[in-house]
Amino acid sequence: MSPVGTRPCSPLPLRDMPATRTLLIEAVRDALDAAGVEGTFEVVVERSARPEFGDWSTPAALGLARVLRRAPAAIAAELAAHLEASRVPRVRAWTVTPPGYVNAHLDDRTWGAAVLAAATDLETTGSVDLPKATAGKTLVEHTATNPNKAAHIGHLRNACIGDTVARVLRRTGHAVEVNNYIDDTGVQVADVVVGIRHLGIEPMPGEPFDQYCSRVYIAVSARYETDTELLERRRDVLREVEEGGNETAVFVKDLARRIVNAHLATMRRFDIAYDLLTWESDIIGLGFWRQAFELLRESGAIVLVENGKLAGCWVMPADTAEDDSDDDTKVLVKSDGIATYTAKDIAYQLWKFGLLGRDFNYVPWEGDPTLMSTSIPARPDAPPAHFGHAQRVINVIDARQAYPQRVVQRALRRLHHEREADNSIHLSYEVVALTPAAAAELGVEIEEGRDSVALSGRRGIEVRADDLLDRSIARLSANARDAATATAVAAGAVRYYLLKFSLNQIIAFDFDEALRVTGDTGVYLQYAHARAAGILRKVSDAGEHLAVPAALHPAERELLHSIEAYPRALTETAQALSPSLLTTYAFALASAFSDFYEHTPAIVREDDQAVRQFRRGLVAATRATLADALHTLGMAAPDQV
RNA sequence: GGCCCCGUAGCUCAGUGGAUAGAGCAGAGGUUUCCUAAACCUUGUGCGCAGGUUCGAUUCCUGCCGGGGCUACCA
Repeated sequence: MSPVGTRPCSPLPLRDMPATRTLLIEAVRDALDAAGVEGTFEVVVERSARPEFGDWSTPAALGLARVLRRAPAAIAAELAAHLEASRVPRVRAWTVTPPGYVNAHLDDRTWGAAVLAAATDLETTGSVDLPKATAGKTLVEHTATNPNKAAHIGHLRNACIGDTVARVLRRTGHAVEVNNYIDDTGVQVADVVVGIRHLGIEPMPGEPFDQYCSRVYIAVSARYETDTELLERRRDVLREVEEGGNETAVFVKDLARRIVNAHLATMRRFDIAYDLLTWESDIIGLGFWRQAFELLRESGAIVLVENGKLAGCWVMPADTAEDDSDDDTKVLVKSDGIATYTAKDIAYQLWKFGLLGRDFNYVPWEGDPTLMSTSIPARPDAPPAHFGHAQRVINVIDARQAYPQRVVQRALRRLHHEREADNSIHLSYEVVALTPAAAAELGVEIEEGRDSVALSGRRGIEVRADDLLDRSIARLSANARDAATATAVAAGAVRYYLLKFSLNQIIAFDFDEALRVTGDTGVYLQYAHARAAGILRKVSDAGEHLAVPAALHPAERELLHSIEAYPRALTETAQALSPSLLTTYAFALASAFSDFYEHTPAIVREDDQAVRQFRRGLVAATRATLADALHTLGMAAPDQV
């Protein structure tokens, strides 16, 4: 470390402190204007490919060469000269490298000070410099696990994605409402009812209710193969549930209620929560579907099929002139008069946008003051509700349901709700599958020629969410300072594992990978945070102005770059609705911090007060930024592990 | 058949219209009188194939090959 200037840097108000990249884009655009470049031209400014080129580079001259009919290097030189003359803040020098890149070299004192000031602002006020969020509420539906079995890691992937998307949107200034849809009138719940009533399977002593139902579900599914009489019983159950007001309906509702509580408990372990539970039976019971049906029928969006294999069904035909097949005809009301899942989903989607002209009644959920539930009976003492009426709806549902989701969107269009159809987002993600190793560990046969096996609650091919977390806790307990820390870190580790994959990538689940505690894992991020917090405990804040030394260690510069990139990472994650962008960012930040930690001298031993203060400030900025990223990912940011 | 997704290093995966495509794991070797070694360092001949668009393609387009999913009066 070289000695440090003590020139104080005056803190800038946040709104006058754009990201360096934004500043450079504007500067380059000005330079292009000055050079007489006409027309709209997207200015690209990105981190330089190699440190010796500079900090930021633009290939603008490359694209302009053809338009201007001049050599790229000559254009670049002209741009660089103009930029040099215009004295762009935070930039020390501009250079040109072949074949025509213009590179900005930052002035560490002004640039570094700006980055630290922004991060300090994040720490003290929690504010981040972000573009203004779109107006109106975003409704996120996620989890929606069928209430007939214990949640497995496929359901958990859904919940982690949905919860993180909701967090990211809130963090970027959006109003968000989270719904968890309970499909309590569907086939899967009926399966368990049939099993309990007709198979005589009893709970084992101490067996959790959701696991008991899983067992019944597997058993009854297997029995259907040989016992068609049971399928009749299932039809009976479904009919009685649809009609309501009978013993079966009460039985089902109670079963679903108990499973939902098990799911909520599981998800709570991962810090996943909801604003509202929406019950499919309430959509039926309160006439939502009847209302939606009338709207669809009157508009001609659905028709009654007179003959053929779909005779007696109400269907939504394919888009006109799309093709001549009936592949795209979706049955909404079966010939027995029962609405399909998709039909109820259409009614629900209309409600989400406030287009149905009806509302649920609401009650607090089983004594949880933070969670509400839809209800058929109104409660006079219920607090005023403000659910639905969203501007944008995000349904977190796996990729296999793309088709019914398209039907829901199409229904909105057929009802001339074009804007709402455009704002209906199926946030599709791929499923979780088991690697051969994981399958072997579970004693599951893997099909010849396959390199993975799909999860299936029905066949008992699954890793329960609770079990995975328990195993992760067990793995971490040996090195954690206490049980609470192990639990918090384990939940974060599992979340990170399920979030770090791109949404359209099938997760090839592997126990070793999911439970690993080194490398690109949630544990690594949390450990980095604890390290930063540890340094801050040992190096007190002298309360002096932060001044950036004239010469920084490369690891310090990289760390500053990583810290500065946070608002953009958040914004892009929110824009793309893709949590893996944020995990990738967080890992890069933690890596940059580890590099700094390992390759610069210990701060506790630093005698130069100014250097000491700066480096402490750098650690404080890192900690605040990493903590914010971790919390946005739904992970704990422990000060000690 | 139609529609959607995937194919990048031994394995699991990032990545992007720009300069020499990255990380983790696995394997080998190394680092601890120093703020937590759950860390760090060294070690890598890889974008399925073929065309096209472009100053520039792993990225965009088309075709093909391989894998998966959807195309139910299930969800």
